[in-house]
Amino acid sequence: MYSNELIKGTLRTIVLSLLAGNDRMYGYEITRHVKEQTDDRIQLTEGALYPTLHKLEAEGLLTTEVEMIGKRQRKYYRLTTTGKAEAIERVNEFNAFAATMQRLLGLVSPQSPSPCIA
Amino acid sequence: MYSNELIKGTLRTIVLSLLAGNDRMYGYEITRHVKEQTDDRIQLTEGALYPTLHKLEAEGLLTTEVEMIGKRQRKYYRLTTTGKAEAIERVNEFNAFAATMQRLLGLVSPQSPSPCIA
DNA sequence: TCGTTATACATAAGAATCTAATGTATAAAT
DNA sequence: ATTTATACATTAGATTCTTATGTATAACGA
Repeated sequence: MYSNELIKGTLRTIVLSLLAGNDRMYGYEITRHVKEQTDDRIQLTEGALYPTLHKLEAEGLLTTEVEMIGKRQRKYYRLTTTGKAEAIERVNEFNAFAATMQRLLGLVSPQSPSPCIA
Repeated sequence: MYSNELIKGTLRTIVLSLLAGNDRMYGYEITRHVKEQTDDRIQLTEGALYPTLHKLEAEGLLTTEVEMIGKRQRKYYRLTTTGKAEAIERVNEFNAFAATMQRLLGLVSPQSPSPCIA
């Protein structure tokens, strides 16, 4: 598990990115997905996730569809057109940021052009 | 300039890393250094930097040496033994975190072992 | 069947951290 | 003479996260 400090500020990027790759997802699913994909190294808490989802919806980046699974409700989130553009921007920004940080921290030589795009 | 949100939580890592590579530095110097090395993409504000330096000192990771340059004081910071170990930890943690994020965001294939070490 | 774990939403108090503004002061440059 | 650069510092307010709590259904194992 990474220090919470480091993960701070990446939540929106993570959510937007996952929704860019999955058409629609619900909150609990997002937490499971991140936990699995990162081998438990990043674990989103509900207290952080739900307010973020609500905010992204309020900003017009997400829309919701509530469905009933038996007697339990499930709230799906989907990217709007604006949201899709924002997702691309955010992911690219993180990639550039990581490269800048790696240069600053001396993890890559200044010559390496774009070390993190496989 | 990257979104402030993204930079949040990396300040300690940046400070510790710079001091690991520079023996001693003063606050203003750190802001200039980061600005230059990142081509203005990361700009530390004094309101964030100084409290962080004070906190790192209080935690025993840094020691200070005040010197007078003419009539103006300059406060140098230096890593303690504990600070040096912490610096290494933090830098490694950021590197691992960036790799995890890049996998999660779909920026690298899961096969790529350590894509960011040149 | 009874307790625990998993699923699934949500909020809210308090902590931590950052922004933006302000304050003080010397030195250099135009 | 005025602006910009150097150099420290603090503070009010905003943002974001943690931790805890709350509600409820479903599944699973003992």
